[in-house]
Amino acid sequence: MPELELIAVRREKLARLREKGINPYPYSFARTHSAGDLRKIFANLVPGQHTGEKVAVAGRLMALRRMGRATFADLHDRSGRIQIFITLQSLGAETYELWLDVLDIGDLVGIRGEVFTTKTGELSIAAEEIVLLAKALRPLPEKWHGLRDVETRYRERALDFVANPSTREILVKRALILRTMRNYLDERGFIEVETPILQPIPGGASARPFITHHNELDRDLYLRIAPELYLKRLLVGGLEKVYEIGRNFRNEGVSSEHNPEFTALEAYEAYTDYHGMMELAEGLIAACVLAVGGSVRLEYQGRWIDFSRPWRKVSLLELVAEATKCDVEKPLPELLGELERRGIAIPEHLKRGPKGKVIEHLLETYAEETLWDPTFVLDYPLDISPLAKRKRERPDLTERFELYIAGREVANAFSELNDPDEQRERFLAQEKLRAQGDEEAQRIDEEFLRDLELGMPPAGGIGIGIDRLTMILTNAPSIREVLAFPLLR
RNA sequence: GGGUCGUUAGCUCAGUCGGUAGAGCACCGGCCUUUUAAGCCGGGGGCCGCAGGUUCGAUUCCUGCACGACCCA
Repeated sequence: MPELELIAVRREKLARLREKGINPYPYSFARTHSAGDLRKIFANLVPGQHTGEKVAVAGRLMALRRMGRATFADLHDRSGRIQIFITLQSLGAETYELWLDVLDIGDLVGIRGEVFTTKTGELSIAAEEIVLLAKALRPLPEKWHGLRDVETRYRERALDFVANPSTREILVKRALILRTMRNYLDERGFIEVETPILQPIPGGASARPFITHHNELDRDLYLRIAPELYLKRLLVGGLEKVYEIGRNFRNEGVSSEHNPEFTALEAYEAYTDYHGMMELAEGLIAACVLAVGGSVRLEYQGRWIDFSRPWRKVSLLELVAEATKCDVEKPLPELLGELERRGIAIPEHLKRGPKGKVIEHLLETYAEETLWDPTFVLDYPLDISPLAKRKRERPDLTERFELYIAGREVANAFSELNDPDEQRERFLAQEKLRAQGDEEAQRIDEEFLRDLELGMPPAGGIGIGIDRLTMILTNAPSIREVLAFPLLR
C-alpha cells in the first residue's frame, strides 16, 4: 500500500480521537516503572501469578496481537519490552472497541494496571487504563526483519533508532566512553576547557578547513581543524593540565572512517613528554575498554583485540623498513629509486618530498593494517611534525607517536615543541610547502608564537579520535554507526 | 578519481532466458478471552531508482546519471 494511504488511515484515526474529545498529544504521563525495572523487581514470579501491584508504564506500541475480546500488546521503552494484556472485560466494551479501533503500531501510550504473569509465564500488565501519549502517523518497518537498508538507516536516523535498539545501544556506549574519559582525566587533576571553534587562523593539524564569515566584523573565520594551539596557550597561562572534548571540522571526503565533523579529545600535561602520553593513552583507553566490554579483550569485526598492557612500541622507520625491505634512512632520491626497483609505487605528488610524506604513505599503505593489537608507532620525521619537539639524539625525527588499533590511527601525540624560535622556523617551512601548493600545510600563527615567547613548560600532548575509538569499542564497521546523524551525500 | 555489485509495495525480499509483477509483515473488513513472528477467511496496495537507446513490445538488454555497499588509488 502506498505510504500516503497508510498515513491517511492513521490520520482518520487521529480525527476520530479528536471527535471523541481525546487529545492525541497530551502533556505528560506519570510513570512508576520502566520495563526494565519491572523485569528486575518481578523476576521470580511463577506462571499465572497475580501480584496486586498497580504500576504505570509508558512507551511505544511495537506489536498488537488481537484475539477478539482480549488483545496482547508489546510496549517498548528505553530499557526493553513489556507485554500489555488488554481485555474487554476490564476496560468495558465501548473503551475497548475504541482503543482497538484507533491504536496503531508505533503509537506512544501510557498504561496503568496490575502486574501479573500469563499461563506461559510472561511478565505482563493487565491494562486498567490506556492513555494515548502521541499518535504516530507514519508506519514502522517490518517487525521481524526491521529496518535493514543502510541508506535509509543513515538518512532516517530516528526511524533507525526506533526500529533497531542495537543502534541506540551504540550511542549509550559512546556516552559511557566519554564519561569514562572525563572521570579518568578529572581524577588526575586535568581541567576541562573550551576553546574557540571559530578561528581566524586554522591551526594544530594538517588539513583543509571550512570557511565561514562573521557579518558584523566582515571577516572570514574558519571552523577549527584542531584545538591544539589554544590548549597550549593555556599551558603557557599556567593551567598545567588541560583537556577538551569537542568537534573538529575538516574539509575532506566522507568514507566509512571519515566524517567532516568529528569528535576528538585533546589533553596536555605540563612537565611530561611523549612517554607520559603513552602511559596516559594506555590508562585512558584501557579504562574505556573495561567500562564498555568488561574485559581487556574485545572482538572487532570477527577478530580479537588484546588490550593487555604494556602495549607494543615500534619505531616508525623500523616498521616501514620491515614492511618495504628498503633502507629508509637513505636520502629521498635514493629511497625513491630503491622503492621503484622493488615495484613499490609512490604517488607522483609525493615524490618531490618532503621525505616524511613518503614514509607516512608507506606506513598507511603497507603497515597500518597489520597493527591490530594496540601499537605505538614512534618517532615521526620532523618535516611532517611541525608542532613536535626534536627527538633526543635524532634531530631529523621528532618525539611523536601515533597509536594504532585494529589497523586504524586512533591517537596522535608528542613532546610539545616549546622553543618559540624553532617553532617559527617550523611554521616557515610549512609556509614554504603551502606556497608550493600543499593546501594542508600549516600556517604561521603569530599569536601562538607570541604566547610561546612567554615560556611554555615542557609538556606532552595527545589527541584521541573519539569516533574511531567508539567504532572499535562497539564493533561498528562504519563511522556512520557511531554518529547520531552522519553527513551523507 | 577507477573497478565490482546493488536500487522491485510502507518494510524484508522473490521474480520476469524481453510479452501488462509476486510472497511475508504492515494496512482494511470478518471470526477469535492467555497470545508472543498468534491463528483462520476475505480485500486493497507498484513511475520495478531517474533519463535516453535497441525492440512490435523494456521492470528485464545497452548507455548515461543519481544514491548506496565493497575493493583499489
